Amino acid sequence: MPQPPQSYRELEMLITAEYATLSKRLQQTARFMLDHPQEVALATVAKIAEQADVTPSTLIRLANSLGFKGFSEMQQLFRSRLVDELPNYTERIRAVRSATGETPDSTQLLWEFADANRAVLEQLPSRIDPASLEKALDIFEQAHAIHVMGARRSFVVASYMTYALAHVDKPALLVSGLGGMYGEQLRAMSQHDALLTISFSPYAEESQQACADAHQRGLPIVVITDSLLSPLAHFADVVFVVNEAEVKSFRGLTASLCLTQALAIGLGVRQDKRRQKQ
Amino acid sequence: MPQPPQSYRELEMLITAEYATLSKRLQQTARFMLDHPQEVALATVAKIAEQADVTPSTLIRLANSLGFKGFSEMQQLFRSRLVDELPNYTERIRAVRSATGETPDSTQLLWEFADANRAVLEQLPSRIDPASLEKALDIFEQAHAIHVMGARRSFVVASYMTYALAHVDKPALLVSGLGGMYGEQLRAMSQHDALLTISFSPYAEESQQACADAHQRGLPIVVITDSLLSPLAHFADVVFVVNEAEVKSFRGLTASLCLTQALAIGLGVRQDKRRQKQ
DNA sequence: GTATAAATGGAATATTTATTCCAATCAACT
DNA sequence: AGTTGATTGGAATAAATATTCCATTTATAC
Repeated sequence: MPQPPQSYRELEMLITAEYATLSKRLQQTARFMLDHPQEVALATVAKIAEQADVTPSTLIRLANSLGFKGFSEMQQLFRSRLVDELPNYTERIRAVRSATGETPDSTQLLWEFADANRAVLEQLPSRIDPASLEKALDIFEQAHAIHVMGARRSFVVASYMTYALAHVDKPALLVSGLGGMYGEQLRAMSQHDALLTISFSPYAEESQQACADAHQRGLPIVVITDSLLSPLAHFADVVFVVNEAEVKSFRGLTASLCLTQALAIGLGVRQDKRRQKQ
Repeated sequence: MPQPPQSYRELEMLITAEYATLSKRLQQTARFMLDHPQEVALATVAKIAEQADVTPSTLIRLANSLGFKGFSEMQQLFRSRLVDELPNYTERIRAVRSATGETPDSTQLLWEFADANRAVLEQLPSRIDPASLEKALDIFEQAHAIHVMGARRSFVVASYMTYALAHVDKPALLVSGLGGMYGEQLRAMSQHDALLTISFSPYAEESQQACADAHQRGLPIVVITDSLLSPLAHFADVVFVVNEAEVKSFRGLTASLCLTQALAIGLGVRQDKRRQKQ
C-alpha cells in the first residue's frame, strides 16, 4: 500500500475496498471512523481510541495499513472534509489544473473563480444571522426611502441594490458622488429614511462619512462589510459580515450581491403581504 | 476577565466589544482570527501565528486576555463552530424550508438564492468554451482601450468590469449614458479599441445600438448574453452565453460577474507575462 | 494438542505543540 | 532627554500527543 489516498472520498473508497481483508480490530476501527468522521477530524488519538473501544496503537496501525505514514497524515483528510464540503468538485479543478500544466491559463482561472465563489455561497447563509436579516427588513420597510452608499469596489453592489429596490417599488437613492455632490446627496437624507452602506477594507472615507452623518441625524443604518471590526460597524443598527472569495489577490462580490438580492426580494415579499391584507 | 465565552458567537461578541481596549498586536491577532476562523480551528499555534504575522506568544496572550486558560481552550470554540455549522448542505435547505412553512421568510430566501447561484457557478466553467475565452483575451490585449456597455440590469456587470480592468492597468471606458450622452460616448470609440457589451433579455435598445455602431466602425466585439439567439450575438466576434439563476422571477448576476472577473484577471496575467518577456 | 504466525494491548519513547518567562523594545509621561 | 510601565519577540520549558516496541494473547495450520 505505497500510495495513500489524497482526498476523503478516495479514503472512503479505499476503506470500503480493503475492509474485508482487515483484521477484526482494524475493521472495528475503520467502521468507527467512517461512522464518526467528525470525531476523527478533531479529537486526539487517545480520545478516538477510547470511543472506538480500541487501543491507540490500533489507530496508528490502521493508518499505516492504508498507506499513510502515521495517523496524523490520515487525520488531515478528515479535516479537509470539514473544510471543503465537495471533494468531487475540487478534484475536478485539480484535474483541469494538471491537464493545463503549470501556468494558469484563462480557463483554469475561470474554474478557480467559479469554485471560490461557489464555496463562499455555500457558507454564506449559515453565517448570516436570521434575526439581523429580519431587523434589516424591519428598518427598510419602515423607511420612506433607502439611501444606498458604496464607493469603489462596493459601488457595484450599491448600484445593484438600488436597481433591485426600484424593482420591488421601494424608493431608493444611490449615493453616487456624481458631480462631486456627496455632501448634497447626504444632506438629502431625511429622518424617515434609512441608509444602507456597503464597504470593504480599506474602508472608503466617503462611506464612513455617510454613516457618521446618518447616525447624527438619527437614521437607522444597515451595513454590509467584511469584518465586525470594520469602522462602519460602530454606527450600524444591523451589521452583515460577508466573507468574499479571493483569487490571485482579487476579491469577488458574489456573497454581497447574493445578500443584497435576498434583502431586496425579501422586502418585496413583505410589502406584497402587507398590501394583500389591506 | 474571569468568565470565558462559552460559544463562538459569544466569543465574537466579546472580541468586538473589547477590541478597542486591546494592544496593537492583540488587535492584529483578533482581526485575523475573526477573518480566518477556519484556519484557527485546525492549524497549530505556530502556523496561525505565522499567517497572522505575530509570534506564538501573542496568540496565547490574546486567549488569556479574553478569559481563557490557554489558547487550546479558545480553539475549542473555533472547532465547535466548524462542527455545528456544517451538516449536509441540501438537507439544511430542506430543513429551513419545512420549518418556515409555506411563506418564504427572509432567511429561507437567502438560502434559496445562495443555493441557486451556487448551482449556476458549478455549471458555468464547463459551459464556457476555452477557445472563446482565449479569443476574447486576444481581442482585449490588442485593443488600445476597452469600451464597456451594459444597460439596466447589466449595468452592474459593466460597471464591475470597468473597475476590474482599471485595476489590471487596462484603459477601460464605461458607456454609461450619463447626461444622455450615449451617442457621444459611442462616437469616442476608435478603430483600435474593442467593445464589450453585456445584455440580457429584453435586450436594451442602447446596447444593440452600441454593437451596431462598433460593428460599422470595424471594432472587434465581445458579447455576454443569455442566448445564442440574442440580437447582440449577430454582431459579435466572441459570444459568451451564461445561464443566470432565477428565484422568484428575479434573475441573478453571479455567473456574469464571475466570468467578467476571470476575463479581467486573465488579461492581467497575460499583460504581466508580456511585460516580463520584454 | 503443538508450533507458527499474526494480532493485540500497553508501557516506554519520540515528537510535536502549547506555554512560560525574561530580556529587549516601545510608548507615555515627567 | 530620562524614567516607568506596558508590550513584544524569542528562547527555554512544560505539556500533550503520536508513535514505537515488545511481551502477551489469539488465531491458524499441521
